[in-house]
Amino acid sequence: MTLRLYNTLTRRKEEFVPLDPANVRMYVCGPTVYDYAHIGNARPVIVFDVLFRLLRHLYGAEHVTYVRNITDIDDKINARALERRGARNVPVLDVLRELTEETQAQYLADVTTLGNLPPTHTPRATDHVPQMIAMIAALIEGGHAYAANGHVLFDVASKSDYGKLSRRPLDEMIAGARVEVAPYKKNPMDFVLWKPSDENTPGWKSPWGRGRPGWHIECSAMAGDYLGETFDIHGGGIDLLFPHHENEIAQSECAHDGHPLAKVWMHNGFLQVEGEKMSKSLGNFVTIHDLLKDWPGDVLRVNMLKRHYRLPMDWTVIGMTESRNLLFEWLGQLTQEVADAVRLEPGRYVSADFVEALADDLNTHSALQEVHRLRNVAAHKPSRGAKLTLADSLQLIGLLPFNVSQSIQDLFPNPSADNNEIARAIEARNAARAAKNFAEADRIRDDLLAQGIQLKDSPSGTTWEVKR
RNA sequence: GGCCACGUGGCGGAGUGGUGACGCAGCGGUCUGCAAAACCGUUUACCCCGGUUCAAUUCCGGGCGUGGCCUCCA
Repeated sequence: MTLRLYNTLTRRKEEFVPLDPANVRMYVCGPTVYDYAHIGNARPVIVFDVLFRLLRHLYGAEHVTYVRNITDIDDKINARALERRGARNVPVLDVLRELTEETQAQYLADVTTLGNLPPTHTPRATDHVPQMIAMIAALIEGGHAYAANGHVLFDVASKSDYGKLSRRPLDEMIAGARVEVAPYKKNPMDFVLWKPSDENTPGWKSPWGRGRPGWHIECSAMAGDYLGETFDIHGGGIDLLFPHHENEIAQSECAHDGHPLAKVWMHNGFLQVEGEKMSKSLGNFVTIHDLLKDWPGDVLRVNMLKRHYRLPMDWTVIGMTESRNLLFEWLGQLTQEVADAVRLEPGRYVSADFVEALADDLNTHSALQEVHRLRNVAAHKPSRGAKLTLADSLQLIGLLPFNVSQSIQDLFPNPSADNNEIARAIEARNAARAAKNFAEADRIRDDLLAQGIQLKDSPSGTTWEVKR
């Protein structure tokens, strides 16, 4: 089994060879915590969680380190905190703390409901300011950064291969820039490493005065802290390609004697909602939190994995409905006994074709097709082995429920009638059928259907399920 | 304006220089008092215009469309 991953750095699918098979290391850019996470935020979380699980499967669970940070220093946070305080007479920094803690807790709850494993480390920017300051100092020392006007800026001209990830020629970017360039910059593309803070803005003591880090440095500092100078995989949304990831590379490599930051750079595609760009002004801004009121988390997960991670994806209600029906088909073949058996020995029964599909640049679409094939095998030639294979494959992508029947029930709205009531109605209907009183029998059936109960007759008796 | 990605049937989506993957939905059939479920079968496609070729959805060029990035949006 060889794992192949598309590397944005080379624009090619490459065979993945870990730097150290005993410790495969991955960093993914996490959220900036100022508001509920939306479904666009959910995509990289789910995609890289599947990669995390695959790496654990291939190299052993204890041989993979996954870091996903929390960015809790940011000007959007500052702005939101001021807004949130309003006219209240409380320190804005207290409000800000409250905001980031709340948002972070909500985020972690949301992504857990989506079936994602906790990363090995979830570092917060506020806990790593000394590391950032040290890195900035090293950059100045090495001639890659300069202090100007209370700010510290990265000197883009000091790195000859700046732009190698996004493959943007510097001069063209400058020509097309839409934003006014701060006068103290040596070069228009120079970016902020450190900037001064006033009393209403979080700030830390530094050699350059009380201030706060710029946007990109927190990822460089935390990645270096937990994963070392060079690690295996760096992931995030395609929108972060430039400038965020480009600048991470510039900072880290210059601070680390030119050692590369990550071997493989992976980027997930953008997400649209019902064919339109998701935006607050269009009113189609879908948060994970809201979505989970209407759909179980694993339906959203299936929906996300149906699409290859690099392609743009359109999120639609119809797509969600399809995903729910698929999941219903798959889970319907499982028993609790099988699910429990698989959980005891993860990876033992998984389908080789399924793993093969995932190993081909995380082709989850193709992997789910294999799941569907396994479902058909389990349905047509039921055997414990077939069920085990299906269950273990689902487990590998985080779709194996702890409580099978509960998860199946949760896929559809709960019926208003209780089980005894339904059993009595079925009895009455069958009595009517026996008496050839079909009008009465059909009335009872329609009545139940109106409550969301769909009857199914078979030679061995009448069963029911929640209407799909 | 610059750079980049994507464009396949009702929907989701593989894939290939020449026999129309597959899934969902639909349709037909078996079964059923009638339905549902189950099972069997099945219709519809490759954005447009050129070029290369015996042959292009597949290669090349040019359009068009959608989306992304271009200093803090995953």
